[in-house]
Amino acid sequence: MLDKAAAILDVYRPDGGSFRLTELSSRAGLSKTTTFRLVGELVRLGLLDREGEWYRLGGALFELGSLVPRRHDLRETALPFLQDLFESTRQTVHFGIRDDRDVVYLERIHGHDAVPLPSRIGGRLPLTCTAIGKALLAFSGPELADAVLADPLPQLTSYSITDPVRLRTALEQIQVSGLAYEEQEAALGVSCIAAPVFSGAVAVAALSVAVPREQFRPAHLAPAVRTAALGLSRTLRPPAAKG
Amino acid sequence: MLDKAAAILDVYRPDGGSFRLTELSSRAGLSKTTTFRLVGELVRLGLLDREGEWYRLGGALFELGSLVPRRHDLRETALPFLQDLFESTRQTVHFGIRDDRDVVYLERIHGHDAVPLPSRIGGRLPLTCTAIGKALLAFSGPELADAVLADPLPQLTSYSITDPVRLRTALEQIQVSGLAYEEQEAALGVSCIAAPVFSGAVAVAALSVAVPREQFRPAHLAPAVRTAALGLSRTLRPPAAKG
DNA sequence: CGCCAAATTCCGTGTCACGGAACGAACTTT
DNA sequence: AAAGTTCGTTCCGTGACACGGAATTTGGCG
Repeated sequence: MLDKAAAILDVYRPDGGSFRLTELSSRAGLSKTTTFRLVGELVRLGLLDREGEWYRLGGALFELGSLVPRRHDLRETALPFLQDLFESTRQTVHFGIRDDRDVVYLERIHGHDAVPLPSRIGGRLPLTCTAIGKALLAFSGPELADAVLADPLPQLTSYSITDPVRLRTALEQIQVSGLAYEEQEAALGVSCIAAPVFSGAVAVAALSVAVPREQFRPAHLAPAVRTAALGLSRTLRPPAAKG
Repeated sequence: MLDKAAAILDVYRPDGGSFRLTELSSRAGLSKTTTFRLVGELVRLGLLDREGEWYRLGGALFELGSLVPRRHDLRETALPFLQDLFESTRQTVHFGIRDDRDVVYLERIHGHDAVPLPSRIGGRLPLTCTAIGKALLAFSGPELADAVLADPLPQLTSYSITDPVRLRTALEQIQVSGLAYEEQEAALGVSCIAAPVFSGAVAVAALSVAVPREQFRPAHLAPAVRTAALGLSRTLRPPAAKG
C-alpha cells in the first residue's frame, strides 16, 4: 500500500507535470479505484495538489524535501562559494553530489541569460556525461570507476564519451589536474568545467560552470572554479562531529 | 497506513534532524512494531535514509520536492532577479509565497557573512512577523487580512507586532508605498525590507532583503528591492497559459 | 437523445497492517 | 557476576480495511 502510493509519486519523476486520474492509474499500474482512493489520501496529506481533475506534486513534498539533512547542509555551506563563482564568471553555476551512477544537482544558479540545460535542482544526469560527474567519478575510488566503465556508457548527445578507454584516460587526467571538462556531452552547445569538493580524503561533491560552447575559455575559468572548490573544501574540513 | 507513514515523516518537521526508532515511534504516536515495519518500507522507497540506528529524511524526498511545479517554476524565473538584488545589496535575499497564514520560503541566497536567521528554504514563518509576509498580506485581499487580524497575532520576538490596530496601519502604509518593513520582529538584530511580486492583479510572491539592524538603511535598499520585484512581476505578466 | 470517456460510489472478499508479547544484544548499575 | 535497562527485532492471531470488479453518475460532443 505504501508501495502503491510511492508508485503514484514516482509517476511524477522525472519531470513533475500534471496528470489526470486515469493517466495516473495506468502509469502507476494500479486500478482506477485504488488510484482514486490513494490520490484522495495523498491530497489530504498535502503530498499531492488537486486542481479540478489535475493532480500535481504537493507543497508538503517541497517542504519535506528541503529538510533532507545532508543535501540541505551541503547546499547551505556551499552557497556563498557558488555565489562568488557566479559573480566572477557570470555563467550558470552547478553544485552536485553523486548518487549511484548519477549526479544529483543540489544547486544551480544563473542570471538572466542562462543557456538552456537538461540539469535541474533535484535532477539526475549520468556521471559520465557531465563535468561534475566526471570530477566525482575520478575521486570516488577505483571500484566505482571500474564498475561504470564495465557497462555500456550512457549517451546524451553525439559528443558523449562512449568509449571506455577514452573515458579512463580522461579520468586519469582529472586526477592529475583536479579539473574536469565536458564539451557538449550533456547538451549541444554547452561546455562545462568542474572541480571536486573534498571533505577529508573523499570527494563529497563537485561544482561547475556551464558556458555556451563558443564562449568556452577553460584557462580563463579554471582559477575561479579551483578557488571556489578549494574554499568550500576548507570549510568542510572537520567532518561533522555531532549527530 | 498512509497516515501512519505520514505521521513518521511529520516528525521531521520542522527541523529535519535524525531520530532513532524508539523516539520516532513515540513522537509519531505509533507502536514500536508498526514504526519498525514502516521505517523499513520508507527506507526501501528512499523516503528515509538509515545510518546505523539513525533515521533521516531520504534523498527521494529531496528529488520529489524539487519537482513541485508552482514552487519550482517561480523559483526558477525569480532567481536572476534575486541574484541582481543580492549583488547590489550584498545582503541575505529572501523569496517566498503565502500558504495559509504563513510565508513559505522558496529561495534564500546569501554570501559568506550571512546573519543568522530563522528562515530556511521550505520553512515557514507567520505572515505577520516578516516583511515578505506583510507584503503578501497587504495585497491578498481584505478577507484574509480581516481573518488574520481577528485572531491573536503570533509573536517571535518582543518586537513582533501584536496590536491589530498597529498592524492594520502598517498594512495600509504598505498598500500605499508598495514596500513592507520589519524591524527585529522575526529575529533580534535583523531588519527586513520587502516588495510584493505580482502576476496580473494578485501578489503571488514577495522578495526581501535582510540586514543586520545597525546597518539598516531603508532609503538605500528600497530602490533595489523595488526594481527586482518590478522586473520579476513583468516577467510573470502572462499568467501561464498552458497546463 | 445517445454515445463515450471520465470520475465516483458500492460492495464482498481476502489480505496484510496492527500491536501485544517475547526474544536477543549491548550497556549500566549494584 | 547477576540483575536491571533500553534498545532493535521477530513472531503471531485477529480484525480492519485495502483491493478491484461492477455499477452509477457526470460531463462533453455530435
